[in-house]
Amino acid sequence: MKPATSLPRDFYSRPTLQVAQQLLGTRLNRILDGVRLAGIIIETEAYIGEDDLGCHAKAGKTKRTVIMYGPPGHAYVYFTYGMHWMLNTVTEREGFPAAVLIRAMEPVIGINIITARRNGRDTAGPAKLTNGLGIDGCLNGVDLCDTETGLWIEEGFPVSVKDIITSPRVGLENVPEPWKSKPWRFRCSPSGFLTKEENLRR
DNA sequence: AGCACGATGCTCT
DNA sequence: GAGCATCGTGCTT
Repeated sequence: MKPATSLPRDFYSRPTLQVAQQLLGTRLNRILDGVRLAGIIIETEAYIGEDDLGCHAKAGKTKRTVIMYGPPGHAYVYFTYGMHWMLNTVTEREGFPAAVLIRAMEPVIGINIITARRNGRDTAGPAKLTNGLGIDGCLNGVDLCDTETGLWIEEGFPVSVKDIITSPRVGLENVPEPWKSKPWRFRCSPSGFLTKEENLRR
């Protein structure tokens, strides 16, 4: 097996909307109990700066948001609804709080383990994905550019711009306009990455 | 197939 | 004390 190569920090130190779209088709990797699990990222959302009232950073630098103010390429993992963990990648320059929420993936390595962790259910959903890969607060702040952390992202399948579906972010019911309707959610077809054979098998 | 609701605890006001 | 970048269940159509 060829050595794991994580996406470089330069990948993340760009405008968040660009990073959010380019993360589609990449492979999210996780070493859990010594076993490698991975999935292709198929949905993301951008959260950009203190002015974005849908972004946690609207409250400024707090204990929770401090990671978003740090260098790009790190994981911002937070807890919500009393039971769910969310995985984000920090973007842009250090000092500017922004991140991309990873919202859905298609399992490709360790599928049986991931599926078992999900009790047979899917991994299309931000909390479903972290549950399937065993991602929690212990990983908040880890460097995604370092494969030694057991959590990293590498190149996957190319996704052309025309295959990206753009829509408003979800779950922001009480966020004021224009932020509530910003088209900062990006999706691509889950089956587009798989071979014909793999598609037939499902 | 779609919608309403309860779970459950941390973060910020 | 209110609200939350959600999920699974159970009930209705």
